[in-house]
Amino acid sequence: MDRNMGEWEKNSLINVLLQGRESAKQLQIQLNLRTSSSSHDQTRGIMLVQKIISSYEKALSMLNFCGSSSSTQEPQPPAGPVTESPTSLTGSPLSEDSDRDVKDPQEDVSKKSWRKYGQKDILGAKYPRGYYRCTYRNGQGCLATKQVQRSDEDPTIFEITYRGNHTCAQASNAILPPPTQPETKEPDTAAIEPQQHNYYQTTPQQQPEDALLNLRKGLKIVTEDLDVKPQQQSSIPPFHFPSPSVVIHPNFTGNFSPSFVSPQASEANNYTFSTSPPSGMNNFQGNQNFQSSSQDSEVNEIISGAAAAAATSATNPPTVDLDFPFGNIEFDPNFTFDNLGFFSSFHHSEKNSK
DNA sequence: GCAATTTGACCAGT
DNA sequence: ACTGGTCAAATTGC
Repeated sequence: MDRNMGEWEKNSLINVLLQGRESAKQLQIQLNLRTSSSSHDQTRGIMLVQKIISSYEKALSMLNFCGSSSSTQEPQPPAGPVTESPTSLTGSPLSEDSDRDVKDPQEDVSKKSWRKYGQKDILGAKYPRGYYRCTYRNGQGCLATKQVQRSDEDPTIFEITYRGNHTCAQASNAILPPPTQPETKEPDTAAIEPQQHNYYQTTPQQQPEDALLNLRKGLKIVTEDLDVKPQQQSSIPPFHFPSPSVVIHPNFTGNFSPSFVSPQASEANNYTFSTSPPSGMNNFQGNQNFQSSSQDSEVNEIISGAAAAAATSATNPPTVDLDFPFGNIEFDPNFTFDNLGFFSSFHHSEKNSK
């Protein structure tokens, strides 16, 4: 990751991780102080916090960050987008504006790339589903959309489903190669409907096993089960990066290329890794150019992720970006990275109508 | 004033 | 008829 990762991105990511780790440590201290009620739950909580801290440590080590205990270390700017929490666990305000002062212009692009256009109560779901589309849909015909659904089982988890690819110039600058569908389309429903039914499907055998193995290093198994179609299920358990993390679900059938997957598999939907400067989170273990550069409209994707966020907001999806090749996972400005529930999960499934 | 969000209505698929 | 997805007017925030 870091080999091809910009120094700025790396620092940003490290800062984010440091903040998370620091907050986890503070929570650990809080839990330890409550010795009067050493209940089972508390003990379990301490263990979980320890695991979370361990995950941060692993993530930092993966970034070759060998800094000593950060208990006294203040995160250094530039801060990444996920540090835009208004307050930290300690209550110290983290100025959103101050962070933005040092942000790369492309970050602004990514942060503004999603516009909410609807919200719907979903049958059987406790929380409404939010519908977002690319801000540049009208002007540039970018058909990328995403849905954000809060998990019933774990309200701290948001399932994010991405549909379509960013074809806008902004996304191209930050994420994608030159758009393949530069023509401007009317912002009508028909323009986007076909994508919703032209999924590309890969078999579990086509999954980037090597990538999974690599990613599993230092990863935690999560058990949340996303809403996936039966044929997309696989026996591979989901897992995610050390928090803050990305969870790859077993039905992640996207192709990581070039380093994550075999050339044969990568041909399927022509994914490459790339980075978006502000986040760096899409640089899965140093892989770059993770881009969804579908050359034809028949190749589409559904990428859903569950991004854990603070349990404060009941229905609002997160809005702080974690750029992914196919879109952004965003976290609410109210979300504090200090919340230990920060685990993002990531699910990618594709179908092909052909 | 402009852009983003909210929210009820509308539409298509089942 | 029901549901999910989208539209678009109204509202909100900067």
